[in-house]
Amino acid sequence: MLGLLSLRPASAYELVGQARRSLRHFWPRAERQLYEEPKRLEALGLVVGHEERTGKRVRTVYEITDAGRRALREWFASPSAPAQFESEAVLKASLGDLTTKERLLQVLREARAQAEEGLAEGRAIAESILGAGASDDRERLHVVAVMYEFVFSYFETMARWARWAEEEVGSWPDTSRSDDLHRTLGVFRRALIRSARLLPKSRT
Amino acid sequence: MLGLLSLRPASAYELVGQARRSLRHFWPRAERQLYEEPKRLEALGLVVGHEERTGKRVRTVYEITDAGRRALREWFASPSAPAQFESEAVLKASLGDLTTKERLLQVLREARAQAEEGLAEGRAIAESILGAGASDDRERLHVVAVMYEFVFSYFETMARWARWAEEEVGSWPDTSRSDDLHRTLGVFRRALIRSARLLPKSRT
DNA sequence: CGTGTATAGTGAAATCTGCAGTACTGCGAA
DNA sequence: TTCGCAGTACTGCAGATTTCACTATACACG
Repeated sequence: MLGLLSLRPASAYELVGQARRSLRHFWPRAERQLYEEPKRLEALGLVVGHEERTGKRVRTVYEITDAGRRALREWFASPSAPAQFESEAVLKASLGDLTTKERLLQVLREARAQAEEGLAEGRAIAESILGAGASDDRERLHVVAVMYEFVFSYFETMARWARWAEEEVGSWPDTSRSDDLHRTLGVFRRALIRSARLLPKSRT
Repeated sequence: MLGLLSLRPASAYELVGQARRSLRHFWPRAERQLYEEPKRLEALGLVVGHEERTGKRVRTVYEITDAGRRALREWFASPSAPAQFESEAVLKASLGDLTTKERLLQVLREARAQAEEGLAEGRAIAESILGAGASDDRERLHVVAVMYEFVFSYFETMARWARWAEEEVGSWPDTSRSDDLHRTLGVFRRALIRSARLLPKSRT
């Protein structure tokens, strides 16, 4: 990724590490792909690699070129692809009436555990940032915070939903019916109210 | 998808339509793939297809088999893959200091517009459900509501974040610094408080 | 009778992922 | 001093998935 190289030159391995640590939650890519990327970018002239060696091991350190910086500027100006989300747990929940109540609850507990893992990771990061008197890249903290806020809210939403869904499913006699239409309709009624708060004008 | 066929038999084309309308937001797949899937499932004996014709056009209607129902039960019992999220807008935001303030705000406005589109779609669905005296599959409404709640909260989170991020970025003199460290650190401080509310015990 | 929209897909190339495997470095223990 | 082992730094390849273009029929409407 040109962006990472724009911050500082790095080897493919380092880029992979950066991507795994920080980009994973909103830009998931297989490591295999990340190793190919710098090669492709070099072929396009957007980065240059020069070999460094430690003993007899060679590693290529890549650096962004002016053409690369131009490409990066163009990328920022071009429209972004719509966000995508994928979750097997939500899929299972949407077909919840095809399994038993106990199994469905199990799925939701698992989803909640995953979300809580994300929250715990986020908390650890916040603690280390608040704890450190002065970190190495404090100058980027304001942008990091914007990104962090998203990731944290995302996990929070998942955890809250899973928790709520566990209660909701728990209130059903079994997965085939809820026995409380008013409660079910409440979801849609509240959605209407919440959408009114967030949507600027009433469009269709 | 076996789940959809378990609700009722359908042709590949109908399955594609169902998936596009309802599963898109949490199970995105290329249409091409959806057309392959029933063939694969038939080869595995999990569904059976029989040809129907309208004039000289043939379409294959698939139906789930007992083996398919067994596979579905196994799927529900097996652990779910962790959820994945991908957003070019959040990626751009995380590298926000590499562009200008104006362009970054543009990215966020776009992201907000996309989220609001999702909310508007959700509102339309809620209206039609609350409006309809009795819909065709009212018996599944309780599970649909659980799934709906997730998707709606997801778009709400995106919209709120984008809105907040616009304000945050707006408060910076330019993308290189924030001039208000206290405000930036507030993000992490609040995260600590929010995580305490959602995480059960304090684990590392 | 023509035209546009919805139906119902297929073919082929390009891209991406998962997984296993290679080979070197640095470190601690024996 | 040397052995083993964890970590570093990737590559090869098969199979899965996506993208994009393309075909062809049905049906409603004017």
